[in-house]
Amino acid sequence: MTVTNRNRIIRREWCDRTALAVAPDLLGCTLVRQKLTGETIRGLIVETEAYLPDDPACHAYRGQTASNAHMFGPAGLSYVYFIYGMYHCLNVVTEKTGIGSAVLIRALQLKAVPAGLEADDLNRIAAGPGKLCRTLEIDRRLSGLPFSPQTGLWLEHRHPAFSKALTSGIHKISQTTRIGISKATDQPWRWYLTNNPAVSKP
DNA sequence: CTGAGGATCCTG
DNA sequence: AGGATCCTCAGC
Repeated sequence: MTVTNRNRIIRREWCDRTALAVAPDLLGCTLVRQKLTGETIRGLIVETEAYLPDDPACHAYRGQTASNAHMFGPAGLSYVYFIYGMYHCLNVVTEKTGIGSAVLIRALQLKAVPAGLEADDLNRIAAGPGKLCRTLEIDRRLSGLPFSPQTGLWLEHRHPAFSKALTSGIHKISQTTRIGISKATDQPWRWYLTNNPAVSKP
């Protein structure tokens, strides 16, 4: 790995903030998955949602259990859960140990189709939290681990060119209510890159 | 012990 | 609008 890449890696302290701040800040950052084969898949984060401690839609809302325990871990851990008997979803744990909050990564934009996969539309193979975990081979074995090259799953900061495009208005961020929940449906805690074709739903 | 519900996705 | 598919937890 090059020096420039090492310096891009997001550290645990960066995640030690409210999920309401981390979620929009993760847009334009890169999620990287390195499999045991050495194959590396990188995806631009284009859609996120925040889940807070006092939030009825948050898995941590009713307190800590065996299945949601990783959400109460320190900032910068992964929290992966299994849903609808079929899909996994990936979160970035935020805030200090004991506080159950996280950011759900909802969609990635890939630059290439990973080896062994087929895709009619590159922009749709990671357009949704379940799809991105399937594409990157993320399951519960990766839950509770720090985002780090050592675990084969890490985050990298925005490239300067992306940040510049945001400040100059070439890229924009949209904010809406969250998807797929039945409680706290009026909270506008979903963010995505406006007009990005890899977002799960406009 | 039971069953409803779930931070999804695909098909019709 | 409905089904796949299964884990978790609240309620009895």
